[in-house]
Amino acid sequence: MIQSEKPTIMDIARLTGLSKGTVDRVLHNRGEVSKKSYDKVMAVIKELGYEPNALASALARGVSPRIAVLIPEHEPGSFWELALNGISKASETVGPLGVETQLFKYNSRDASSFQDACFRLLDSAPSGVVVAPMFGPGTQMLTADLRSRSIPYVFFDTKQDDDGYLAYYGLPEYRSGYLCADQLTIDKSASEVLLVRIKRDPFRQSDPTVIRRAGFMDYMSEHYPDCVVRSIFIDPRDHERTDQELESFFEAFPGTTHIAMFNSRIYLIVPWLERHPAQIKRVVGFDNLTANMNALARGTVSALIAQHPDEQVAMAIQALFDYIVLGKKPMRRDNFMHMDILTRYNIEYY
Amino acid sequence: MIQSEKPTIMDIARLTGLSKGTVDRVLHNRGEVSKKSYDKVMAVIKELGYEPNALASALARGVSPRIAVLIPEHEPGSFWELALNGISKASETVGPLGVETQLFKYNSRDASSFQDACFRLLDSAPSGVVVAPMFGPGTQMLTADLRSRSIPYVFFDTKQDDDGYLAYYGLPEYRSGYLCADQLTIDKSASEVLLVRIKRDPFRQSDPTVIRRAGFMDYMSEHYPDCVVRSIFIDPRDHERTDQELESFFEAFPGTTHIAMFNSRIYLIVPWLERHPAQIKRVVGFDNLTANMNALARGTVSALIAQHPDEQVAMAIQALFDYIVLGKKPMRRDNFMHMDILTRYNIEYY
DNA sequence: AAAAATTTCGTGTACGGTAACGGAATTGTG
DNA sequence: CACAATTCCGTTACCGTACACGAAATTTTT
Repeated sequence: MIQSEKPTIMDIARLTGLSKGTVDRVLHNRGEVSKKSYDKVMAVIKELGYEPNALASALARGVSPRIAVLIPEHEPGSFWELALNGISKASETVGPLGVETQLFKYNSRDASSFQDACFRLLDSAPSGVVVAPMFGPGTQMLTADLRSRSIPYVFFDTKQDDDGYLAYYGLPEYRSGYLCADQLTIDKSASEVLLVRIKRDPFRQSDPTVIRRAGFMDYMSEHYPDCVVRSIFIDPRDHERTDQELESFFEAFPGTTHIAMFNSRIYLIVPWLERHPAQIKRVVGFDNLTANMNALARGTVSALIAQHPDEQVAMAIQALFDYIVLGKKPMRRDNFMHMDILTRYNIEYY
Repeated sequence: MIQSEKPTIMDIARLTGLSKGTVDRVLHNRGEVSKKSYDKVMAVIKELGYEPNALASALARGVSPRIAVLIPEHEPGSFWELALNGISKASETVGPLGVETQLFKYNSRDASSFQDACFRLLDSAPSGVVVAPMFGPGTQMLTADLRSRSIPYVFFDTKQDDDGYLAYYGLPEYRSGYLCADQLTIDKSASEVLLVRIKRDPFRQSDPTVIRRAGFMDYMSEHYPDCVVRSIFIDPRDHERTDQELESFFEAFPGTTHIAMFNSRIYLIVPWLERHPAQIKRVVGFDNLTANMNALARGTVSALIAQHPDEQVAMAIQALFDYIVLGKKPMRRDNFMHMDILTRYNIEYY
């Protein structure tokens, strides 16, 4: 815990009879060193347990490495804004260590805007990239390019299967669906459940809710095989339509008592719910958006499964920092992060 | 987000026509500067929005500040071990920035050992102190001394009321008791509830569970005024006695269906519970100790309220770092941190 | 074996700030 | 007015590392 008299680069130089310049070349293996000297330096480094002084290093480096973050434009109060908080927090941490962060935004409903952002990002030649892969093919192009230039990249939120990413930080999607079902606290097997789903956005090409739904359905068939689960589909931008859908659904199935939603938009059905109290027992959704939290506080929503996009993205940035600056690979490649259950009684301090 | 061309001390020197030595004296108001020069420098500093480079500063200062942490000795797997993790994590963060952390341990059942640790701590003349005040009077002596030497200190876990602490990081105790009651998910007002409490340790002089219990009782009387709540007291080191207590309690009150405990020791009653299944519906405790988590995974414990002592202590260290190195006071003095609900379905990734 | 090419290495300076030291400017005293 | 005492300020040497540049050592070529 206590760092006593740390050895410096000069100590190593003295002990090896070489100069600090040479030691520095070894440390950054940037060549121009004979094998003999190299080995000697490495030996002494290991013996002394030398660790470079990050302060001095960052100071001397001067021109700071830059971590680029690719993130959709978003309305205030959306899921991505939570991530944005994490980015600011992380860059406050790594900023004083001489690392910049730069945002590249794109329109999440426009594949060409994503392309465009990718090009801008690549042109800027960052030292590392954080990306939530929304557009499969587009992301693949991006990552292929990054690999060819050996720029490290980290996924968060959604993972994409390629073998080049440095790390992934996200939710265990299947478990989260399972947990969601558990939080409905269904009491008898005759219950009827409604899943509110988003009309598939034809542009979004990777969708974590699919796996969440799988976890949910498995829980149901394991615990309440006789439960009826039905779905409706809504358009996030057409509130009137949404209300109509709900209205006619509940006319058709008035026995429905539980509602779940696997994305962050549970707030979309809140207005309708608050005009029609009574029969609904439990409503469970995802993510601690402000709108969701408010509904939770009022009791309209019973529980939220909160992933922490801010933590996820912060971890992603941290991982890149460790890799770029300190040369350390993350311990695990796939990092499934914890999720929390929020109720009206524990949201106050979020 | 991007740090563009920050002004340096040399820029100020040039613009004022003075030397960086003088500017430095102004920055640390260490005198030997004429009023005229002082004002000129201050004006330019404000105009440029100059902020000293923390890196270079720490590097040049050389002697690293040291943060002392006062913490009880503990068995592996206890509450305090969680805190210890946070300390290592935090010191990994601030370590490369030239700040040391040093632990001072004491025996939590021995007030004089606490005293002793305090003296050792004071002798070491740290730059800042983190402490969880277990012994009221002892802590007051400590903090009085710290104040007189103007060494900043931060509380975590428990707060003590004096007006000198830099910050506090801990749980909203009252709310946590309230939440605990909610998590019992009592279904009918005729339920009978058992609180398992620790025989008051005569040495420990500040006890967060008192307030938790208050929150719990308030929830109960608000929601289920007819519920019967009874208590038993156990000795954490006498397992046989504990089992006997439980045994005779349940003989006397076989209708009891819910159990809660307000400290981290719910694992103490797990062995008995697992030998007597059946009537107990829900068991709720605090803190994610390994033993508790295991019981949670097996379903013996229904839910745990997890505070995050690691995060709390990490924040505490961070706050001291910000204050000592960067000269920034924490935004809030009292920081009530979030608590999470853990169930068997979301503990996997903790 | 001398010259050229290449590899290997040491030196010097910069990064932004700290603080000791001593010289110049100002003020005070006889 | 000369001299001492203060006050003020510039110079300089660091802190530990990065990197450019050129010199030295080694290898290759002729």
